[in-house]
Amino acid sequence: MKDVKMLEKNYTPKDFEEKIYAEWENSGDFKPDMRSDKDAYSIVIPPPNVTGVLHMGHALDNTLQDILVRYNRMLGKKVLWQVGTDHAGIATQMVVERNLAKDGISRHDLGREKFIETVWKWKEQSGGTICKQLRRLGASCDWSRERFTMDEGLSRAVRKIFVNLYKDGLIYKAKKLVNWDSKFMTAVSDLEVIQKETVGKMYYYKYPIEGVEGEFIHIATTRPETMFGDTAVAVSDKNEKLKHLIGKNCIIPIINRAIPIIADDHADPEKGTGAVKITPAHDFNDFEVGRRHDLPLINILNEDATLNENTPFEGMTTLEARAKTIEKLTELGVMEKIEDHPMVIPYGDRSGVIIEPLMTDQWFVDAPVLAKEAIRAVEQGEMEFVPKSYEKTYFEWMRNIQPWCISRQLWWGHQMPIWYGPDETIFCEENEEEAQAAADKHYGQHVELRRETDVLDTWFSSGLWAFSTLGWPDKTEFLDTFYPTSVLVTGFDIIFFWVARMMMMSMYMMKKVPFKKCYIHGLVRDEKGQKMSKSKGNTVDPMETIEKYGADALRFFMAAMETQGRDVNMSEARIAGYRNFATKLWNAARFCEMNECKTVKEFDENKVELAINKWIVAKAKQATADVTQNLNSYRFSDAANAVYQFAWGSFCDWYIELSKPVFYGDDEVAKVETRATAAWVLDRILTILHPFMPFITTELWNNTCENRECKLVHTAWPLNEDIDENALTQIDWAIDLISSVRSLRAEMNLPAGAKLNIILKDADKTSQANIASLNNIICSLARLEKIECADDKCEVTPDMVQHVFKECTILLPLKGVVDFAAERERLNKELDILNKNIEGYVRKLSNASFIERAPAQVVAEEKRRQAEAEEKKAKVEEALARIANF
RNA sequence: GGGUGUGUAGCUCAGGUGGUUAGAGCGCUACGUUGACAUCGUAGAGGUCGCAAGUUCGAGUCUUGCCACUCCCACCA
Repeated sequence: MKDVKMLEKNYTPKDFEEKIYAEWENSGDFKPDMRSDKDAYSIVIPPPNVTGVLHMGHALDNTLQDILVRYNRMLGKKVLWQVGTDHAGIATQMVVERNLAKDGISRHDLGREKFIETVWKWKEQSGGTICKQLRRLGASCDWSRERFTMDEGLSRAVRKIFVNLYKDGLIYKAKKLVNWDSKFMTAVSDLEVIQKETVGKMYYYKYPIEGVEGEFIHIATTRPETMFGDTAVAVSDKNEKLKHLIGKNCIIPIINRAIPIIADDHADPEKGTGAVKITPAHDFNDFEVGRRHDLPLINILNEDATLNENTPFEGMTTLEARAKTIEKLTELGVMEKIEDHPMVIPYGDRSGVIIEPLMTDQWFVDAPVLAKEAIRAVEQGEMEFVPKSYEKTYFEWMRNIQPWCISRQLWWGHQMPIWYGPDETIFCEENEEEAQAAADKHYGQHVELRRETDVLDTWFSSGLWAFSTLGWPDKTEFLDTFYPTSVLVTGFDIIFFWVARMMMMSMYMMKKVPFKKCYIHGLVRDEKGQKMSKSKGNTVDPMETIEKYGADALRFFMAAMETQGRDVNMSEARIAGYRNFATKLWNAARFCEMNECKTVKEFDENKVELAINKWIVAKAKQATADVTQNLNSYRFSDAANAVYQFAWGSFCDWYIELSKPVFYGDDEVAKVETRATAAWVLDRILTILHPFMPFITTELWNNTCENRECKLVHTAWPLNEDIDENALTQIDWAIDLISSVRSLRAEMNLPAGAKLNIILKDADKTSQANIASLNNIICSLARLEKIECADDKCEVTPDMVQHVFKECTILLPLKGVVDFAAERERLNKELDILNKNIEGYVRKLSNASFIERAPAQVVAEEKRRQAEAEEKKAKVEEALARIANF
């Protein structure tokens, strides 16, 4: 341990936070002690995007994890916080492509191999940012075990589980309608599509009926340009007006192709015109209709969402083609009307472009099958959500889950372990050698294989995170010790993306839940409760907040605001408030330092004699038990508030004040005990506050005692202490009495320096004893000259103010305290001024033109002032009456 | 359309199983520089707990209905 230095006058977190973190990391304080036989506790971090920067959501998420991790470490458990980053397929590829675009290079110019090299280079360069920022926040992860979803071990896990799933028939290839992102030219999963409300247009036009001159079927659509892909028009057979057309053909204008009019209930007679054009290759509903009626599929789009050779408008974008189509329809005289139409349009969550349903070959995970075990595990309590209500969301989604499209036509990601033979036979093996061997065996001769170029959805590898980071598929000590992990802490927006997938993957591969609990927190919003977004410009950078207020203040804010799953609204004032709390603690430590309160090793807090010391010890134990209980039940705000209340309310506001008469008195024995107690309490505060504010607590821990036996990070968390309830009552009573006297003084408007003599009437034996033993303290804190007890025979003279206090009465003689003549004069003067003011208000408010012309606010303000003045006047008159006779 | 939350002080929010006087932070008012701290201290003002009915000895808390808002999922030719 290093030398103790005098504490600086001012609390400046910047000066020590980074230095302290470096010390922790360098001395391996965050590594689990694998030789220990204690319980294991583990958390895997939700891996941030490798190219990302820390935002407030991360700050919240990681603060909560760090609190749990530090708390459990202090409980003596063998603790692992597994850290790492995600390769974030689309997001990362996008960033790198954007960078290349600055130099006018596209990824196609480079080619796949070169491009991936560039991404790796970019990762080396910028990948460390978010990890540095996590350190700055104080996250006590084991950095020596940092992983990346694309590193060799994790890639091996991906290949292994893929092959298993494939061979179990749970991964399959299919030609299906999928969400197509035309910017990245890849399929995306349902979850990556966001529906946005927009005002679009509804186009009404008509298709001529084949062979019947002058008869038409009327169509309504929001996407006229898809008509070139129509292969039918559907009408409900319950539609009396239109059902006579069923079985006939109609002609698609412009291209003059005949298509059948079919009967299908998908066409709701109440909606639109009652007739629906069916475009099976470009609409999910139409696809189903097409399947029911065995309709042909006509694809009209290229991969970049321009129209293809199956249309007259090849090469145009959908919007261009739409305009052109309408123009032609109008020329042909079949266009009827165009109306505004509110509708929802699907956009890619990353690309921001409109998502087109497109027929393509893709790979799917049979999620409905995998979901079964994942649902069962939660139903049977093997994994529990906190708060519990989130399991409803989970069940709802899992029970309606669709096959998960896992193939992406990107370059950055895990390339699928799939090889094709010359006749397109699929070989799925963990590596090329095995695939080759399998193929050679299959064909009976050596053949050339072609590898699938698609990569996997990023969430596929994230889904393995809980066990792949611990060494799976190898059998490792860490896997044995730390799997299943203790708790997963994440936001509700990630339940589907990640929590659900982890559950499915773990139940399938490990036959165990990936985590025993899942703590779900809300979103961090701005001061007004609005979602933070770069486009709105209302984001707050946690690094700037840390720079300004310190990481401890930000962390404490996050903990104090975290109430079981509700959103957190940013509040700079509140963060400042918690910085002030840190300052307060700093100054309390300085007070201890000045009064030579040093940690005494052989000190036994259960053997203190002084009432105030017994009291604060009991309070400290109570606060500790409170924090413990709340942390055990993930009630972060309650836990944070319990430390806050104790440190500020009990220790700073009362105990330090109560100790002053001792320190400034001359009872040396009392001084010795109080010094040791104060030091013990300060240590206790540092201990229970450490998970929340690790930096200031460590700095104080290191500088308030020479030769600490243990680092604060590993100091034992006190459990199951006996609380001396009796020790609480006496001082609590004195505190109430002191507060009462202070209120009385303020109410009576007595001079600040006035020394009072107080009589306590009808005091019982306990109160009398309290007055006797705590006389010194009470007089000092309530600023009394003297306090004494009297029985019911005590005479109450007219100059005495009476105030009920519990079962007794406080008598406060004013004679000799207040110069009544001077006070009367002062009050009369005040009354004069108030009267004049009120007169003014009355005059103004009875002035008709003022009422009429002045803004309502001004009038209201004037009325408020009048009411205020009158209220004050009443008080002054009351005070005058009270002293009238003296 | 299906589901889920929320409505408590001027603002932002706490109030696990119904129980004295409903709390916190910030803001506000008055006073205060007293030997850790003005990034502070002391005292204070401010609430018919969304509305209505019900259960109960007792409801912010439980039940029902209504009003307002949030979020998620699906769909809208």
